[in-house]
Amino acid sequence: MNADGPFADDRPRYQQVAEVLRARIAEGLHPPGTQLPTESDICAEFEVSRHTAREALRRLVDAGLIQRRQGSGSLVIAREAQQGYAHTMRSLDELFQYAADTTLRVLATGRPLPGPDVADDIGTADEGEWVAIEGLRLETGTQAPICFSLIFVNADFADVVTEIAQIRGAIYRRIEQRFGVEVAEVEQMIRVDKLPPEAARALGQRGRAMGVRVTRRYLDAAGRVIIVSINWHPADRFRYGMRMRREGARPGRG
Amino acid sequence: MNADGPFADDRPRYQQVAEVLRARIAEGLHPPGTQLPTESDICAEFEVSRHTAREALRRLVDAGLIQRRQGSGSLVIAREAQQGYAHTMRSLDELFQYAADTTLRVLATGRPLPGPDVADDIGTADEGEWVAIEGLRLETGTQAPICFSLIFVNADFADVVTEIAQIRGAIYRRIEQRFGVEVAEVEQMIRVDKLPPEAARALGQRGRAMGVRVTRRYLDAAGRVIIVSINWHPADRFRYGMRMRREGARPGRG
DNA sequence: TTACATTTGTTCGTATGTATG
DNA sequence: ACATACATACGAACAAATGTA
Repeated sequence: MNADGPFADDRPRYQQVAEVLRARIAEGLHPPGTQLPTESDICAEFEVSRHTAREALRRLVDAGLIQRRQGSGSLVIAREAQQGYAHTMRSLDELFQYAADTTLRVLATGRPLPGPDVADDIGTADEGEWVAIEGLRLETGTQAPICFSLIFVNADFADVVTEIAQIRGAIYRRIEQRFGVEVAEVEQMIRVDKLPPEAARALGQRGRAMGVRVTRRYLDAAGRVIIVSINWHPADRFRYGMRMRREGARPGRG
Repeated sequence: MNADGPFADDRPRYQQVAEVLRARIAEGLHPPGTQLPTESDICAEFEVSRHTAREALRRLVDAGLIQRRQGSGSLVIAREAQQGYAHTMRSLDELFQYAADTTLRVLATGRPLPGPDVADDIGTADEGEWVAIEGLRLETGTQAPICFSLIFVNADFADVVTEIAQIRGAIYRRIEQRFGVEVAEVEQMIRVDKLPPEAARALGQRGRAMGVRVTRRYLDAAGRVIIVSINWHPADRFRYGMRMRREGARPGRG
């Protein structure tokens, strides 16, 4: 390790050890699925204390290269650090890229059989029952229309639907607060579609105008679908931007 | 800490210490911007060794609640763990959600003054010069057209453009390999736009057809724009899906 | 600028607990 | 039941960075 030779490495020992182990994994000496040498082995080979060896191994865990389990050992799980990219947001509200303060003007509510047009969006049939909300999302101040929304709320949370004409902000947020559930995952699909007649009318578009259809499915940690929303935006006003950043971090547990 | 009382806590000591500190930060006892007690303080208060205190503090670092600096102390940077959402991808290729294996058929290359139509996409003028590629992206096997692409390559990497009629896969990847740069950030903007005539022709669409215009700017770690690509997709075939997952992780350094 | 006390970083040693196979 | 291997926890010492007198 060149502790004090002419090519002395002044980096911490644990870092040097981690570097060697990382290189070995990258070279294929310890392929994913195999075990890394034990702490004692590392102590012996590099002539460091167990503390130092553990510090080195911790770096490999942080890099997503190994997993450690008491009694079992260190399992190699990747050859190289997963240099993934991520689009992060502090709040789900950043998914909706329109004005922060919006209101949903409820046009109709009911308990419809979802038409075939939106069946795919809701997903498989046996999710239980749904309560539908049809509405128009407006900028709260200027009342400028943003999108036409068709929202299907899981019947478990149907109470949020009753007797409201206005919903300030996002519906998922209200459900989170009222029922104490947490949205753990959102699937979003963007595509271009002909505006439904009622959407075109509400948005002040021609009857045959195209629009952007954004479908979002909100799931809790157990995978239960909380709400599905389908939002039609006028094509000429639609913009969707995102920024992906490189991250040294390991990918999600998925 | 109830080490052995009737309400003994069998969790590790460092976890108990971390929990207390976390609660104090959450309560506002140590607001962001202030210093957490020193290691010695924590050792004294909880009657634990320095090792245990450091292990506890490490948890707070991992949770994104504090930052530590040698010689300075532990700075509180957040009241609560940032429970953000993230859309992660292992490779940038997942940004393009079309068939994995595609080829860009180059239709024309040159060194144009970018028209006013795309000036905004390229960004501010003094980025240096650009080399343009006009092409059609096809599924490699079936030769099915995917999108019409207008690509502006930073002149520093213009070599990739010379004398090619076909580019397999994404261009950014070729630049990464050839020049040893790394894409650190990508900005993407999706909007609906009328197809340019040449795009409509190449994609087999009507002359006045609408399409989806996806602009991507690739930046390296220094913020230099490597390439800008503008891709027009036929509206009826365009789909863009993404999945956001809740993460306990701290937010990016941005 | 220098000198010094403070605080975290690194590294050793040692011992015991606990999950795994 | 037992050996193995990682987890937790104590103690001690010196190094390096920081802030201040």
